[in-house]
Amino acid sequence: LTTKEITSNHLNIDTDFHTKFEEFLKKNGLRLTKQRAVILDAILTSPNHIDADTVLEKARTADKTVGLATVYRTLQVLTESGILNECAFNKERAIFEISQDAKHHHDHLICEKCGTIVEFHDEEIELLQKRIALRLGFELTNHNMVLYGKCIDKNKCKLRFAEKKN
Amino acid sequence: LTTKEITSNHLNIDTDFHTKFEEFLKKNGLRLTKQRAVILDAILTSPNHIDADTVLEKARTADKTVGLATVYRTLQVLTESGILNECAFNKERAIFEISQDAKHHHDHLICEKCGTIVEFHDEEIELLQKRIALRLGFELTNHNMVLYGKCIDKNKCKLRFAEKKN
DNA sequence: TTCGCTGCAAAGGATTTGCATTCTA
DNA sequence: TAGAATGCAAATCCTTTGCAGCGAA
Repeated sequence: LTTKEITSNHLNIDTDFHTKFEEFLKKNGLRLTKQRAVILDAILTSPNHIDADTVLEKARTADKTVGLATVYRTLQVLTESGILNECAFNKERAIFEISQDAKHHHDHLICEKCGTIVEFHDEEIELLQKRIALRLGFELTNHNMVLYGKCIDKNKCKLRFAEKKN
Repeated sequence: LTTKEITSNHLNIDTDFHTKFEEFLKKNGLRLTKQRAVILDAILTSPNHIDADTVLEKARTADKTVGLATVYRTLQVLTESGILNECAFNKERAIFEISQDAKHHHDHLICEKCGTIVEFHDEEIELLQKRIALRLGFELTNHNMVLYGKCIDKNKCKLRFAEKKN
């Protein structure tokens, strides 16, 4: 068994992200503003798959004046700094997640009924992807894989669905 | 070796698609209009990964009056009929391809340098995906996988890049 | 003769941008 | 104090929709 479910647990590493962000800003001649700090906080204390509107809403609980444009601009800076990562599973709006470094790369599994997103890593499939690319004459640099399915445990699925509603 | 590169070869099966489309329309009380026929033709005689604007441009060489709204509406009907398939690798605009039936399901490999899109099918990875989902408590219904890489044969890559330009 | 379809233009929704003002360093 | 960042509103871009006229069955 090589599949490993990954659950994000940011709370104990918040400081690291703030430090990493500040270093990135300094290195690039950018400034640490109250809004940027508030937005990063909003993201770090939210579920790991989040869109601009949700970030705005949460950020505004700490600073009522934050604007949507600033959220979008900050999401961009955070992505450039390697702290965030834009997920490829929603065409309608951009979804971001805390970026794991290369060693913690993961893929996504989404339940079509309840919307639960599970992150996982599977070494066997990573190797297979590399091998397939080689066979076709390509050197693999990256990939994006999303599995869609249905929770087998119907009760758990219903519960998760109910949770989303509140 | 289970990986199989899939190259689309529509030309000899155009009639089948037209027939399939007509049957779908009839079955659903929809009408076969000149525009719908022209749009399907435009798609069948184009490279297999195409967006609405490209379809419009091509369709207009056969009928100057076709409108963009009709192209979008027809792309939707063609997708519902199972003839087209919306690809998930472009967030900016919708990309469509001729849909293979379940037996011909495939994934994509895209060269980051020249933009070449290779379609392939690999039974081993399909099985692995199913198994991973099960392990995590899900019944797999669908998936989307895109590999990104670089052509190992630099000359071929350059050539392909040049082709795109004209 | 029905309604489904069409083209056009207007509307939508997410994201970006211009600009005068504010604020970090 | 310089110039980066902000909020707001306007602008973009792709896609969808409303509507009056058109045309397939």
